[in-house]
Amino acid sequence: MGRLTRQFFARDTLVVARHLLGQRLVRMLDGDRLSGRIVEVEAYVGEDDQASHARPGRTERNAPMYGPPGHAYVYLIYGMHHCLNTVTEREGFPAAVLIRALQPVEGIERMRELRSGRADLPLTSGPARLCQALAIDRAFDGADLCAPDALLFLEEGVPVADEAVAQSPRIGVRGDERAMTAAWRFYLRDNRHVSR
DNA sequence: GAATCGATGGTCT
DNA sequence: GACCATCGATTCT
Repeated sequence: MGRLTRQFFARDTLVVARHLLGQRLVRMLDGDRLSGRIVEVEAYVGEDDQASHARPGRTERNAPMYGPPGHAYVYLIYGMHHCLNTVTEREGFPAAVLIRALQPVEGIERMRELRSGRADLPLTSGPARLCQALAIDRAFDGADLCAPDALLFLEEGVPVADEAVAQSPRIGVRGDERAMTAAWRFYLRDNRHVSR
């Protein structure tokens, strides 16, 4: 199974978001593979996107969004949760795709342990949940997802048909009318691992 | 089920 | 000092 290349990410962000569905996110942890199939993502595109962290321009936190494609942008939200993005398009233009949900595939027991051992909580249905399940924190902020020795990377999955893809406005976006209505969330229709 | 709320800390004005 | 690209528990209908 091949890995997604930098060229995959160096495209229009909405195209990358759509085609991330069905791909495999892999985390190497202590020699074990923890992985899941991507079932839900959101696109954040440019400084004109009022919902993007890049809206105020370049800062220390959002710097990876301005960097080369194929790198990670990981941030802390609400003082306790991490969220993972893949940087897209060209260096200098701030854009990224937020990974919102996975369907667990490999290392499920280890994910459960990382999720505090509870059997009744969703493993990877939510941007912060999947980061906890895959032990992703700000140590991965700016990491190259295309490096040969990367501990976090993406692999080609089974292609997803257009009929299986649904779109909606992004979750948790408020305030700006255009940002609230843009259908930049992509998810697999009828997949039970999609968040909410 | 749906609505509401507290936790908790980095980032930016 | 306000604001979060959230989650899990609690409190309703």
